Amino acid sequence: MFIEIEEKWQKAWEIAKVFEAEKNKKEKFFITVPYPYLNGNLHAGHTRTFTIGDAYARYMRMKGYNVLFPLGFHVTGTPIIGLAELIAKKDQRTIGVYTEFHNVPLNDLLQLTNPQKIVEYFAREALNALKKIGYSIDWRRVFTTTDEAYRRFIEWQFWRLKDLGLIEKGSHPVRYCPNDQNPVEDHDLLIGDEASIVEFTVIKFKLEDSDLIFPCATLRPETIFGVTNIWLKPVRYVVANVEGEKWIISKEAFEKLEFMDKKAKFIEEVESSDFFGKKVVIPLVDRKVPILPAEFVDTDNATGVVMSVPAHAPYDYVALKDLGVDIEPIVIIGTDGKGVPTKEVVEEFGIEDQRDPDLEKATKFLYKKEFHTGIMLENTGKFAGMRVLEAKEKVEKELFELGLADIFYEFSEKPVICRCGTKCVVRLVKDQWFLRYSDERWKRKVLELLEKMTIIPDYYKEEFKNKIEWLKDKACARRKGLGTRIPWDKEWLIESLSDSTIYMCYYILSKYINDGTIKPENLTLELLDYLFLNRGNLETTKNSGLSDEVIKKIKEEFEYWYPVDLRSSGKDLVANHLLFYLFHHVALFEERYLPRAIAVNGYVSLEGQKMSKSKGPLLTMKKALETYGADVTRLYILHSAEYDSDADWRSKEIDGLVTTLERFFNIVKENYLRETGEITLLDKWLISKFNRAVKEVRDAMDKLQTRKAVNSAFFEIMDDVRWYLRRGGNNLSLILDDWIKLLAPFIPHICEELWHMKHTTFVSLEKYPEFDSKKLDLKAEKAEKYIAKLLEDIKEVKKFVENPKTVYIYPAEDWKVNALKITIDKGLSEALKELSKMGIDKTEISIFAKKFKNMELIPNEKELIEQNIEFIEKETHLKVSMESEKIPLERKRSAIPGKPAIFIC
RNA sequence: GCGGGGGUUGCCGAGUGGCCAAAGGCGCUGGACUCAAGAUCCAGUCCCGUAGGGGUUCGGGGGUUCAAAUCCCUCCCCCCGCACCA
Repeated sequence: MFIEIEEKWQKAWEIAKVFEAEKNKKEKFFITVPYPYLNGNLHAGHTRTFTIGDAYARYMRMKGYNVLFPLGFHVTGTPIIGLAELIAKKDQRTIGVYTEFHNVPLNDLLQLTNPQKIVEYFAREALNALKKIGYSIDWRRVFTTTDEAYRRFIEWQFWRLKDLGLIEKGSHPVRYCPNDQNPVEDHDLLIGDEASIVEFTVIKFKLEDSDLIFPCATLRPETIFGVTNIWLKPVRYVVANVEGEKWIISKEAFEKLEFMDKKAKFIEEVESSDFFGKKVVIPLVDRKVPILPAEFVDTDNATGVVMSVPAHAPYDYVALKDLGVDIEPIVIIGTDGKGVPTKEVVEEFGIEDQRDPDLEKATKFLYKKEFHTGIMLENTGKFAGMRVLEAKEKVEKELFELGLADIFYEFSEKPVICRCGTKCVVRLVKDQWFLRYSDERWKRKVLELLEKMTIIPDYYKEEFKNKIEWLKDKACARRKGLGTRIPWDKEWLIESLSDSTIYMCYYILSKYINDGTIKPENLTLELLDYLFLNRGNLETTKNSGLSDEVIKKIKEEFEYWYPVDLRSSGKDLVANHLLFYLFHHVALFEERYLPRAIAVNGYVSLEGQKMSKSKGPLLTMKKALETYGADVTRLYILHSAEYDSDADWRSKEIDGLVTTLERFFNIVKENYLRETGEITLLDKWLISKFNRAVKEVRDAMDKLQTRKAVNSAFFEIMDDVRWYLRRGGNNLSLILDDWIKLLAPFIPHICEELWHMKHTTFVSLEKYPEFDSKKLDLKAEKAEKYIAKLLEDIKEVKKFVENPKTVYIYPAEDWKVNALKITIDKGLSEALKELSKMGIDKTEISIFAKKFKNMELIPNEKELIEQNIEFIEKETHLKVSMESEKIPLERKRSAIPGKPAIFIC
């Protein structure tokens, strides 16, 4: 394998500082990939995104650009803290996953009991892996998001966003564990990670002649017009003072209210049966309806008080039937059906009673149908004629305005159980800081930017557009985790997706921070304003304590490198990070600093299985490198799938690549230093084909299609080379300089090694091969194609001959060739006329007329065959003869230009 | 449900009106080489065929066209996102 070669060149690159990018006269290209989050080792997913980025960086460098390709590490947020806790607790599952899949030795792992150690460990591991795979990263700029200087940078950013009015306070619901006193994420859950938070509308029904309120929870407020009664479960309920109102709710609901930012005071417990038969008033409608008992009511769902709409809610319809009460359903929504919708549905689903599990299905079915196609009927007052999906919102809005409604959050699925075993609740987090992504002006600016940007693949532009429009305000503050505190409200930490939006400009600073030129305290708001926003001047930045020269230099470098020319990322970041990246840039920077292009690549699965950091399976970059080495891994991941589709890592396939690469290595090594002799037609063919490949590779790489690029640059040229050698080609080295260069972005170490057999420069800094149409040689290509086809035909015919010895080859007679020329110049009829004038046999003329479309002019066909007799004999194990006497007439007749007659006996 | 993507020969996948039974990779079969294995090289890998040929294919159905994997209509199926999680 190539491990030694790889280490050798990595060292050489480092010593020669070939990837340390500095401002110069050349045109710049700034490419970034998202910095990895270090709650584990880098894996095949990172390998893919980063390798694509690196191949492109190397490609652009060889195309003559001054390329900056930096990387840092992301560690802010909660997962690292969570991980530290789990390791400290010696959580078996975690230990299993990290030793088995992240390849962390058990002894090392058990040391990682606090976030700091985790960050240090995985940063070291990541750096190792990233260097071993040979990325052309400028490592002088590396940083970690908990660095003091980075925090300064983030604080500055948040101040400026706040100045712009883009950060404000609000509240929002989260899944919450009352025991841990913390919001819970998917992986914190034992059961229920599918559950989402649903917003119930609570409609306040007043008890007749009383101030007692029955808060009915519903997802269909528009059906209020069809209410015939309300339901309580025949159990004990709670009467509570809820913000000045007297509510009757289930016990469970009462407990939940506390988390929903409602001041609820317990008054007493009551039997719901005390109210059965009494009447409540439907708000807005002002109709009186009875309170009735129902077993199907789930007291653990929302308020535990339910309004009954028997015409549109199958549960209600069935419950009324079960109860035997004589209440007529009130139909208020019209669809294509005629009668009472619930009646039809219940019959269709064959539902017996309210315990029938199919009731749920029937409910969903009807809900969907009515929501999407339903129209409000005349008995719904001013909402009559409206579509249901519109009426729903309007009714809700009106109820709220009149103070007749409230909101109750509930899980869509239950139960939701935390890993600690506690049942989770929905909690409304108050006074949370939000980024106002819903701001219309902000969105419009982002959309304008998007229009101007290049998005690869292009259909993602549409996807981005939709996501931008759909984006809502985002809570950007957390109680727990690593990160930077909100500078004006130190209780809160800045959420980790919000602190990684414009850090690409920080790479300009980090070089100076790492070499000690800048200390964290130098990064004053005024300095950053000046550097990045063109606000102020050298005078206003005096408080940084930096010299004018340093500031000028940094400023110049920012002006040079920004904006980011390409951000290449996995598709998992489309709906979050990449959006925020655009939003924050647009909000803060002047137009000329805005991102130019985004590329999105697909996932990587392992042997058909989804990878998972927290559960496995997982293939770490380190493991891949140990097993296959850098170049094999790189070539494999670049070739395994085209950028936008998902890749599946299969060890069987990559195993085969090792030998293919060795073959390449050996072929080049054996031929590279050989003197070239006289140029033959075959050599011209090779050069011509190679040139076509160059064009294909460049075209593909310009669109970041690495699979296509590798296919052309490696596999297809390899096939041509094999044919060339098989044909006795002797001047392979004619293309080897260029072939090595062509492959350098993909397999840089091997290419560097081979290159140095002949040169002393770095191939990584050489000029990428150019397509040269003058090197195309159609004549040579035609000739090779002709020979290949002839060989194929002979082999085909040979199959049908018993004990074959000799192949007679008979190229088309001159008259056919001439006739074809005339046909091409003057048309068929002219040619046929000529032929009869010449006295050619009528049968022959008619054969010609039928077949001329399949004919092709090959210069000197006969000569070409004669030159290749030896080759054909070797390949077919037949004697080749050009004598025509032995060939039967009907065989001879089949000879056409470009396809000689063959006779084997 | 909404939005985005997709269904091609054993598998992964290229292919967007004729040059397509359809690139490339992988797998499998046979042969050459070898003491042998591996590697390498060659051939085959939808069906039929004692002459380089013919037939049937590109999720299902229908249509446009001299001509469709490729265009139109319709149906079926699969994947991803829908958030506060990096």
